[in-house]
Amino acid sequence: MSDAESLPEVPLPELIANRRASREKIAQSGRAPYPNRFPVTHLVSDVVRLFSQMDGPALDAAPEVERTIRVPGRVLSIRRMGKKAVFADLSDGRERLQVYLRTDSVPAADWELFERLDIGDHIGAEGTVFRTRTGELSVKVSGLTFLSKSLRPLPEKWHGLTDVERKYRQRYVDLIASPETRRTFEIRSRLVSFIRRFFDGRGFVEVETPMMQVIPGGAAARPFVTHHNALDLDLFLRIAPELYLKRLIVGGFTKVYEINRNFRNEGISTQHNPEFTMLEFYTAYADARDQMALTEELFAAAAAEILGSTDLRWGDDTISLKAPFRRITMKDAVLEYGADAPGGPVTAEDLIGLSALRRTAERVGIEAVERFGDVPGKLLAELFGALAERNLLQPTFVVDYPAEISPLSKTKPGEPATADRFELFIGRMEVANGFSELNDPDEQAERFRAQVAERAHGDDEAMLYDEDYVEALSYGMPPTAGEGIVIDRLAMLFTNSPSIRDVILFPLMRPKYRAS
RNA sequence: GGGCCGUUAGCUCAGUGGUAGAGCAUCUGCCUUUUAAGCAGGAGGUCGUGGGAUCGUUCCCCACACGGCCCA
Repeated sequence: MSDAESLPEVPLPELIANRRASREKIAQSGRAPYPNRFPVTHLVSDVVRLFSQMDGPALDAAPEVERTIRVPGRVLSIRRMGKKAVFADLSDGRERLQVYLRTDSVPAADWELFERLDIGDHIGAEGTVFRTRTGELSVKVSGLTFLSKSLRPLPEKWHGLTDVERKYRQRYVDLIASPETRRTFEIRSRLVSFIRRFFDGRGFVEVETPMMQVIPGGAAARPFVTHHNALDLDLFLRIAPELYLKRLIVGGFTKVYEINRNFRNEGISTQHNPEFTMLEFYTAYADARDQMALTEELFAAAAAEILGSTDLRWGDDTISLKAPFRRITMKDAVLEYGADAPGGPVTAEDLIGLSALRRTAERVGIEAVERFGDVPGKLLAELFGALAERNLLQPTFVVDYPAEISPLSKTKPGEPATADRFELFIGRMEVANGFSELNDPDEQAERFRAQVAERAHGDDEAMLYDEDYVEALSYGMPPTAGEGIVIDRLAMLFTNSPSIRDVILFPLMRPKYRAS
């Protein structure tokens, strides 16, 4: 927004002018309006935690030194009781703490300062912890330090910020006004931190692989393009780290994981943000079943530690993360949930062969069936998406994916059409995808060639041939299983958030005013 | 990309084809343990933007912008 004409008029001039005037008066009184330092003994949450169990008499009886504190915070409300006493609520974003000033308990200069405070200002209070006659934990202030001015008014105290667009665009305002938002992101943070501890404790090594790739691989998705000037080289933001992580298995690591951003140039929805956070982990000498077991263990342990229960509230439903999770083949899922499909139940015969699959897809209402070409596996997966996916509320491993749509997965022994692959669905969302990794370089080359052919037939999500990856495999990769888990969707489940944007601090939005 | 819905005071929201409303915030008074503090008074609006129809539009019609939900 470099062009002033593209900027909106500065709004709310009067409210801002009042606050600028207040800041001016504070400065004139000899205080720094933006001081450098306020030695802190407790944050608001610390005070609440330390003293919540003590009633008024217990507090009064406690040694003065133990209940004398210096606590900073943002002023969220002010209640003036005449000219001689005032209450205010301080916030640290998580908790609130009431402070109480009397004209005879603070120096005159501090009293004058308090008279000029606006809601949203930061202050530091020194005083003693006590309880009011209504029992509210409070600080009787003996000294006051001004810490920073809020020149703009905060959202209304009771309803907070409800404008969804503004919550996303100005997350800082949302966080000031909504402790629930703060809690959501603290849970997300604890989840990521738990995952790291979980894998670290099991001998996994956390690694970082390229975010900018010459050949975007590891998933079926359209990439973002960027350009390296010095090399005059187009690069792609990664759609997955998969092929690099497996190169590390070739290189001798036996357990690796990476938690980082993927970028997919696709639409935006309640389940999709163009950049999202993926956990991928690879275990040598393991297969898909081992990864499923590890996933069950991870999810149940994370929920137990972070939420105190393996039961999650999910809208009007409850999801149980207690192991074992249900397992069902993709075909059986289509049959089970296609029982009341339009035009009658889907039968096993309806899923055998290209023409039967096409007829079935058409009759259940899938449009433009020809876009799946002559690939039966794509049709089966589409039927699964149309009929089954929305029903998978409780954790369910869907297994036996078509090999045709799993070009990086090993097939099951004796079943060349079936990948030894699973996806995990929870809350009607795809949360994880894993498989026994294809480690035969010749077969991988063959699969890549099939992908390239599909791309030539118009599938712009088909994978590209990655020569170096095939060469890596040709050095010999041990039997390995890998899996990706979408951290954002897991965070949605853990925080009962209906939209992925509720668990991404700054989700992508169309700019309101474009730079010109 | 399609369908439906939304955009009114700083915030949360009502509302009407005939000069725009509330609560909170703000401003001025009163009040020394209140807590969605209370009481009294005041100020604050390009009703998203641009066209059109109308004697007249915030309201009806069209387009656009941004957002939400659903579908693709």
